[in-house]
Amino acid sequence: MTATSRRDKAAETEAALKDAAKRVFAAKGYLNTKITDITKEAGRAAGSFYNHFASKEELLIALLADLAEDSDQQATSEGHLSDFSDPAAVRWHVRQYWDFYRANAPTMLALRQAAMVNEDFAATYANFGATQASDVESHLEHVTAAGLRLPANTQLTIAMMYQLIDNFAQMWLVTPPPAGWSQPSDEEAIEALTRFVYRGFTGRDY
Amino acid sequence: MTATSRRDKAAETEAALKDAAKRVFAAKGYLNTKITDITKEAGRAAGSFYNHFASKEELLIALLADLAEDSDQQATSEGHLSDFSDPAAVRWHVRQYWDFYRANAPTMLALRQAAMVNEDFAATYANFGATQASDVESHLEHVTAAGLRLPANTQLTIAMMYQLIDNFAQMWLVTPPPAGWSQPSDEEAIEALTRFVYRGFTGRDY
DNA sequence: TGTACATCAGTGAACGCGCGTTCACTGATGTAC
DNA sequence: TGTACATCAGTGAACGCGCGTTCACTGATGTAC
Repeated sequence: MTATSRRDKAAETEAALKDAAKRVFAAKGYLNTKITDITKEAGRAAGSFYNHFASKEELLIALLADLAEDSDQQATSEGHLSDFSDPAAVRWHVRQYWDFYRANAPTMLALRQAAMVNEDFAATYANFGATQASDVESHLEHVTAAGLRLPANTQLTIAMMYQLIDNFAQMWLVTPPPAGWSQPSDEEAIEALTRFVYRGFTGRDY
Repeated sequence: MTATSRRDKAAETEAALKDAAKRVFAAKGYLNTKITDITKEAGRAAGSFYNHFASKEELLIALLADLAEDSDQQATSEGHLSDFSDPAAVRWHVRQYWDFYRANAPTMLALRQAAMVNEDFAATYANFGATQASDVESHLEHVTAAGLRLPANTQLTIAMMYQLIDNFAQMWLVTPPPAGWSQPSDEEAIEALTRFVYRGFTGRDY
């Protein structure tokens, strides 16, 4: 449990700071979080922070690097379906994204907030979206190949899908749910998104 | 042009500050804007700001009040269609919202950013969404009455629609468009949203 | 294995920058007579 | 209509708070011999 070597101790503190940061970001948001909120939550002195990160921005970059590893693992995961004329393929992608968001909600919240204020993070966030989009692009060809008509050109179609899924996930998974609204279960949310998106893509009922 | 009475002069300055604020918000965002950015843009001294607003938050509240007047005018506008089994009714609402966003982009941007950091504005923003939603709720009954099946329960269906339209509008109307993406015309955007949403609601092609 | 010195993670009080906010002052408009 | 005083919008330098960041110090781990 307790590390002994210097390296281990430093690594432990760094991990404690990252974990504390995620908790504080989830509780009060990235922009409202002070460095000392993080160190206090982690049970360390204020100065300790700077042994590990040059600033709050650098901490977020480190969190994003961790997240990228997760997302690489997911990308190579089994069962990738690519024919979007099949509802199961849409569902698979929706579930993938939903699970990803659930697993990384605090970091995604932080990225979104940082993107509002900082050009570099705005670019990172846009790039993140573009990466998701490029995977999906080829899957849409199956829709037109099946004689179905997309709601708009590929670019706009993908943009609509992305805005819908990303913000719907954000609404339920990272923000406190609006007063009087009842949080859907994961399955309900995934099913609702799958129906809406599949219908939007194909114009077919399902 | 030049006002003479004290009242007129004060009103002129207040208007100049509001206009300048909108321009600066659009250029660098609400959160990144300093009081002196606004006064400089308006060509007034820093201290002048406090003759009119107690803080940047109060300025935003004033802008939101202006916006509410606009939106009341729109609400009573002609041609309100309410049968969502008809694509024209969906299109009418999409266009309404699109035009509203276009007309008030800087204030909406400011509200969104303020909502990330401030509980009161978060509530205002949520409330704004809920107001939009309640109008639409009754229109969905026509869909089920026509023997069609919504993609999810009414609440989730509305939430999905709202996230899609609101964020898609935000993407194109208030944020600089992502590199390499070409801005759709208003008609393209409205048509794309209408198709996606109508299909999502009804499961029918269109 | 022991001793003496070097290194380094961690500490927290103090520093200082940025920016919101104040306030004494100016000059023009309004009011009283 | 004119004069004397009051009021008020606007000014911008100065103030001070909050918070990011530094740095002299501590005590524990690592290294040399």
